[in-house]
Amino acid sequence: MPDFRLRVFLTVARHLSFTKAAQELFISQPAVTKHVRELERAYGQRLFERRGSRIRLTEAGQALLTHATAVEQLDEQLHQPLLTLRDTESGRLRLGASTTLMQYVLPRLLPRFQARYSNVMLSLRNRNAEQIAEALLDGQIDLGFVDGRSKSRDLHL
Amino acid sequence: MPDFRLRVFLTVARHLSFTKAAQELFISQPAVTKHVRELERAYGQRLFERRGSRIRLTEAGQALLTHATAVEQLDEQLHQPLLTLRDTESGRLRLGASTTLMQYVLPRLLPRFQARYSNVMLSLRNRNAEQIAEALLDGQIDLGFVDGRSKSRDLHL
DNA sequence: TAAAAATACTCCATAGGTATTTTAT
DNA sequence: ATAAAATACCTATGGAGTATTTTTA
Repeated sequence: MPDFRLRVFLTVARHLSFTKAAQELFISQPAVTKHVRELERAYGQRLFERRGSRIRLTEAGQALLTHATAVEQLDEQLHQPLLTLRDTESGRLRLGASTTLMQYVLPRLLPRFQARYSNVMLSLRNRNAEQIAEALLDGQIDLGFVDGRSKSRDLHL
Repeated sequence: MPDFRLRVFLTVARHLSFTKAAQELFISQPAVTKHVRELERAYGQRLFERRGSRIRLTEAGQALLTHATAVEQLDEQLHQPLLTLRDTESGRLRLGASTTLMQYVLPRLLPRFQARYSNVMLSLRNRNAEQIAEALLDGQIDLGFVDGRSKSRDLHL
């Protein structure tokens, strides 16, 4: 069951109108009808009493309204933290660098990086180029800086 | 978003295995993969770390797990009363009757009705025929008893 | 007669399946 | 070498649209 179907139901229940709901949701009126019908089929009972132009919630419809509202709120509470998690620039970044780069290049880069991404936790290890390559392949570090091209056959440009 | 997708996620999270989840849900393993991938696409982040045969929940995955469980429970709480409503002969039935019928007919019917449908809550109002017709049209009562034919043009046989 | 919901149809997106390849232990 | 996940490809269902008909106030 698409959770969008519950949103359709909620919208209809609020407006007590299939047409208004369709407009608010930017879908066609027949699409709304079908969503509601599918819900009614699934639950084996009518959700709205159609009395010509006026429609009313049935008892089952009111029960669904109550709970659908709760689900909707919970869904928002669900999406919020996940989107936040995605959009915040935080986490951990493990670096490796050969001595030369460690001494002459990184000191100029890292402070600026930290200033920009203050929620990223940095760790840095200093090894020779070969060890950096291995650590990278092992997943012990996330990013490695070496001078010259790596001799490891498992690392490519 | 189909709510089944959350169930797929939950099942995978519990078994930490796409294959086991597929078996439990009676769908194919590629179908599981696609559901999870679609969730990951929607949230813009990985939910599982695939490390060959072993998989682990990512931070986002754990967040989703918490809330998906809550949604699942709420969903059950939602379906339960609706299905009960469908399958039990219970509810409320609001009657209206003119005085004659109220006095001479209903007393013979209602006890038998109550005996048969003991979970239906009955209410009865006694008005003249015209007021009964109005209350019916207003939705204030569910069923009206009058003698003679109603004069209201909005009520037909 | 006017306004709203239901129906009929068409089209396309996607959920699901099977077969196969890739990956990591 | 084995077991699990990913990929490729195909099919069929159903979600959405437009056009039209039915209904009732």
